[in-house]
Amino acid sequence: MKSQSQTEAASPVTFTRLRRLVLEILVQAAGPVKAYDLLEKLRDRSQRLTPSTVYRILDYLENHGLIHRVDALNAYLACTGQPHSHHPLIVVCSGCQKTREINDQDLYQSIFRKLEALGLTLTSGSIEIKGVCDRCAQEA
Amino acid sequence: MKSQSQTEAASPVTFTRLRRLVLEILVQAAGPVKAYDLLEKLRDRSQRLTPSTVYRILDYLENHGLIHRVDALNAYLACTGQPHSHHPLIVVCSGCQKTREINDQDLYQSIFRKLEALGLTLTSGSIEIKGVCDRCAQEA
DNA sequence: AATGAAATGATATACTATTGCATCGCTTTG
DNA sequence: CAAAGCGATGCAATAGTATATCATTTCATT
Repeated sequence: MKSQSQTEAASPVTFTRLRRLVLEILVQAAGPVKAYDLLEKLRDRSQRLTPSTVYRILDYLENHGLIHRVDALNAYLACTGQPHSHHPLIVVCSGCQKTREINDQDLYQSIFRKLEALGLTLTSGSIEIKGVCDRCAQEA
Repeated sequence: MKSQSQTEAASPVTFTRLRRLVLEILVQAAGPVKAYDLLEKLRDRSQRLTPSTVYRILDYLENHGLIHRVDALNAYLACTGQPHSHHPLIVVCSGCQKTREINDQDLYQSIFRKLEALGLTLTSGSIEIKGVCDRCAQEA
């Protein structure tokens, strides 16, 4: 597996007041947060914020391996692992939308190898699993 | 955006002119198509179409296991496997956006079991893998 | 033909994200 | 210090994605 860094020579992270703030909010949320919710929260502390600023910051943090975008929810999630050192599985319940980041390199490897066997070599990236959890399945 | 559960006792598929048309377009495209692109194509043949109709049809087809939504692209993809009989892996290249549906029940099972071992039991659902393919990796 | 349910039409609106350009603030360098 | 350069942010507009609501049509069944 030739995976490791997705942004060559991982540029150093430059924090600013806003970036730090965004990351803090995401870490404290301990779950996915939507961009416009973030925007509202930020406005409590920092007026004059617009969507583009928020999205720029989210992109930056994602590119530097500090957060993930959860496509299934259009939301953003602080990483639990080390920056750039992981290939996470993000598991999302379609019912309650609870989300969990799984850092299991064995599992990642086994997926990676199977895909290689099928003629697909993915370098870097994340894996998102959408499903219905036990609890939500029972309620249905 | 609330994708429905696939747990409802698979109701029989009722085709209409439009549903058939949408499915045909997706099958012929042999790749992910965006809702509004679909809308345009449909308007060639069927005036008076609005987004809501298109989305309703897409939801219907997805709930009946005939298509998948590709979250990473906000796009829709005709299934290659049997309706409801598969748990696909959808592999998307972030570079060229080429998409491939992998139907490998062994692989699905191994992921499923690993997740169970971690205390997560997912019932139904799909798995989406985002990455960069060989070709795009080289160009970078 | 009457009826009831499902599908579609139509309009409006909500939600998500990007573009382009101006400005601010910091570092580098003359 | 001043000027230049550059990354970050402000700001306005707009693009792109999706849903809500209510009206109307379609169609199988009677």
